[in-house]
Amino acid sequence: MLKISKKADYALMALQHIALVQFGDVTPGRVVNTKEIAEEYNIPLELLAKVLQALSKNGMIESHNGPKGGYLLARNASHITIAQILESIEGPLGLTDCSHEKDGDFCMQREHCNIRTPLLKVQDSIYQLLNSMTLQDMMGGTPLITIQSPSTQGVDR
Amino acid sequence: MLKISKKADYALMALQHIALVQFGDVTPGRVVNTKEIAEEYNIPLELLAKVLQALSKNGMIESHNGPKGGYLLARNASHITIAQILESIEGPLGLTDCSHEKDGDFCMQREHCNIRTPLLKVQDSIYQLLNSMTLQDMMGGTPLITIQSPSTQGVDR
DNA sequence: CTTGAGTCCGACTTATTTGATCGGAGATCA
DNA sequence: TGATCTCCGATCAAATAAGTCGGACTCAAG
Repeated sequence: MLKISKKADYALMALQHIALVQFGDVTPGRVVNTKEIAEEYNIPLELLAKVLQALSKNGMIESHNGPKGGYLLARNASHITIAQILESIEGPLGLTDCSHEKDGDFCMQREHCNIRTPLLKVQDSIYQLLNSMTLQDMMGGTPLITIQSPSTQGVDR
Repeated sequence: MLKISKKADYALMALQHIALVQFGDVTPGRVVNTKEIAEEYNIPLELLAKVLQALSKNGMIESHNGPKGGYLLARNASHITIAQILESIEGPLGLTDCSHEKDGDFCMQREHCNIRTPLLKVQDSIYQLLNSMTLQDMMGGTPLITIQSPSTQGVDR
């Protein structure tokens, strides 16, 4: 239960990858294109493209068009929270359908519903949790490309 | 995002209702049948039946067959957690598909996946949150028996 | 200034999950 | 014994998610 979608999964992977390339190792501020990420993680190219578009539209990354184009983090990794990323892809957090209902529309159960209020509390707690964790926190201790000698820069494998 | 299913919703409502009838007001230890709950909250009868069956199978409630039959909480409301209820309906908590993977099966992204570990931490935090909240907590504001001394064990009202 | 590599974007198809329904078997009390 | 109720498996329909396709726009190199 409470599973996040594959798209959200891909978003997290892609952002983490971009962050690593941008801040993690020697290659300085290099842009990352869709194809590179798709191949690295075995993600369907077209689907990943859509995910990255959504992230761009929501201000998580910046896109640069044309040849040698690609994506860049819109701001520092420590200022991008998990909550922001997930909401960019899956829409606002909401345990139940009635989470964001205005006073106008009711669910069929609303009149006798006693679980709405406590569930909203739970939801709020989860949100705070997701919003306190940043992209930076997800880069800790991962031995990815790790040390790459400066002489081999630009040569990715 | 992170929405729980309608069935889980119904489960929470139904359990809360049963708990109220059993502990909350004057009618003492009365059993509650499916129809009563379905009508009270406008839930499709057959669907609610399935939900209650699942709850029964998972030890949340006890079923009593035949005429004048119905459901009863299997134990005190303070010993039934939200996590237990949700897992009875929706299966084990898992943000990603790979949450419960054994070492044998890999997802396509596993080899380069750097987000698994941090996500598992988040997942664990959410679980603790859901597991620390009980059915009793969801009855807040409703005057119920509250304190039950250990000496009255076995006598559930 | 043309061309090709690359992003961008929306519509579309397919697969999976969820919501809801139906029919009958077994249990219990009057 | 009969009426009522839970129990349980199978099935259908609707909603959502995953993945695909085709074309328009943008930029840098030749």
